[in-house]
Amino acid sequence: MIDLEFPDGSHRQFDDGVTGLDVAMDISPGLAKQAFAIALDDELRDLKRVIEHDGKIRIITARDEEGLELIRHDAAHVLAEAVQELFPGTQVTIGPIIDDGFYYDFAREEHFSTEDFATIEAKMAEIIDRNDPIEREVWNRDEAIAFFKDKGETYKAELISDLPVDEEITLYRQGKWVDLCLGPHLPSTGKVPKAFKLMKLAGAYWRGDSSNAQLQRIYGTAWTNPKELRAYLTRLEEAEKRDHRRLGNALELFHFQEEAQGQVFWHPNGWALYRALQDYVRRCQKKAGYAEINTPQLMDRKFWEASGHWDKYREHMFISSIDQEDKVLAVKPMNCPCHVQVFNHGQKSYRDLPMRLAEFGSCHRYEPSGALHGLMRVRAFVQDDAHIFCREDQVTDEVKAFCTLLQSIYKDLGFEEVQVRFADRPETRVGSDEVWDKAEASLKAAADATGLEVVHNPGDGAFYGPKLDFVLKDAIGREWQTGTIQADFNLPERLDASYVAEDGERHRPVMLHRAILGSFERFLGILIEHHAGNMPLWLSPIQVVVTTITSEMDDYAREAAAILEAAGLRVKTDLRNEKINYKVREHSHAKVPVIAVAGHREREERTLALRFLGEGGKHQQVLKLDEVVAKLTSEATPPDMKFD
RNA sequence: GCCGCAGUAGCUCAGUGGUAGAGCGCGUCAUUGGUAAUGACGAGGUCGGGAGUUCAAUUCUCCCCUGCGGCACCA
Repeated sequence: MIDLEFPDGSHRQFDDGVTGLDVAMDISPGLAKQAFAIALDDELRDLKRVIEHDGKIRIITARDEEGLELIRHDAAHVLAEAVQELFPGTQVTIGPIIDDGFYYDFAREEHFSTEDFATIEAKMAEIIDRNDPIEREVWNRDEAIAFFKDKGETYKAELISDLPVDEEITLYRQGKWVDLCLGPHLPSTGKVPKAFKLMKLAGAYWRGDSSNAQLQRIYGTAWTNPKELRAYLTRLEEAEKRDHRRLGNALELFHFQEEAQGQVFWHPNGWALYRALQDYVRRCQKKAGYAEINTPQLMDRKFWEASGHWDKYREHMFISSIDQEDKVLAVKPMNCPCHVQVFNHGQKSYRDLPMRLAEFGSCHRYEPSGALHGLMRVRAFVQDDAHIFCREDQVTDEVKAFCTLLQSIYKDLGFEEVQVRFADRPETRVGSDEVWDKAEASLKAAADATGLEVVHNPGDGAFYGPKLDFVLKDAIGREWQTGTIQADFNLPERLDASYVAEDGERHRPVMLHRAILGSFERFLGILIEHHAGNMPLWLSPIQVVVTTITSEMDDYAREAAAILEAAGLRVKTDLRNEKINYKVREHSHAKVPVIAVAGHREREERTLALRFLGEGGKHQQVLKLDEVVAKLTSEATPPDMKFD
């Protein structure tokens, strides 16, 4: 007898040889029809597989998260079968599920084209209509290898050879098509809902290694019903609407052009936004005890050799020279070695520590062309970089203070959900275990003290020290790694940084590398997408547009705008001979937070009619000029300058 | 860097082996109109660059550049 416990806690007994399907049938034929698979003690199993032992059972249907995963996994198999039927000679490799869908990697001489998608989708629908039962088979290892080799499926044969010796080799058969797979699967191909779509075609390296052959990857999405598929496609469109590249163009923030690949031309609006963010960070860092510095762009090659960067990153560095001199200079790809120079200049005492040196450091890196992506990945960027030189026993306090600063900045910028990733010692590293113990403990303690979710990243630290990475979640749930703090025991040694301690001897300081935004360019990209271009008033490039009903109020509008501008607001006037509807529409599209309208009445009463973005005309407020100044300057005050 | 796709007016895009179109924007004129598009007229393009096929190329072929989607990379 087999004793099974159901999710509601009830138990039922079944005869030996019972399958998941029998159990579902025993509950109700309707459930048996809907059932995809079972979870036995949380292990997913095929419906038709015999249940050999007691345990907790759940019947998986399309309603379960696992059910959706089964659909996607089967959709991948159906895709592979369709492709092999349509394009004989194509080899299958792997086809896992991913967020929102699945992909399958194929090896084929000729290239697929997105034009093939319609044909493949039609064939997939045909396979679903065939409703072939999907059968699990356990194979002998060598026979399985021989089987796939015989079929010319060398990738599959390689996969089997690499499986652990004691691993059970399972094949899944649907109609005439067979694939190596761990399973489980739906009972038949007809269970795959016709709510799938092939999305894109891409190259992908075999086993993710660029020295291996490149395969052709077909991405697809699959859902439990067409309504969910449509909802997903709509979600993609919404995400596209907040794409910072589209908004950057529409809101006249910045542009790119081919003569300066991966470098940003910031326009007046974009630069106002950039400056508002930078001024804010500058004030926050000053308050947190950082001293701002600035260091050279070009440094002699020998310098980078000493720092170790020449060896490791030479290919990603821009090199410069001048006809009159023999020297080779490199454009700095990072600021840390320069900061050590500032620290090294003149003798430092333990009394000078901790020394926090901050720089909005302009860096250049030769990123691979395929990696460039709008503001998110550029070749010239500015980091909100700083290095803290301190004693070992100061690390804990410094890391804690940094975490506090970072949290308050993220909060001010509208990011509430933040995660910390703690990366500890990798296998190859510098520094003694004793020092690593201390550094790791400091970072871990500081991470825990933040109250944020902490994820452990074992072995992912830099060779020179452990680190904390900060990941924030944006308005549509995407995660972005932005901030970081890293302990470094290596660079102070390489560049011979030292201070005189109380004992009168020279000691090495610990160096903490840290950034909160990472790069202004990338962070602004994230910020623009997070707010969908509707920047909070204090960051908005143009905060107020003063506009008129008719040209009779032009003088009054100019005067009002001058008063607002004098109060520190970013103001524009719009005195064009256009209807108010037209002007309101245009500035609303430009996402200007406040439109101040002046008509006859306003001019007579020395008021402005304020219209706020997103609120329509409903909540307009007519206020006296001094009230407008008071209200808007108060609302536009950067969060760090509010003292209430 | 690798694979696929794309590049036509300032922007978004349509189109064709016989040297090009729309909407918005821009300019001129009229209109002075209370909260998401006033009307009329007009200007504007070596169809990404180079080579080839052809009587003829924006269209077909090849190479290059740039962009887009992935992969690899990201101190």
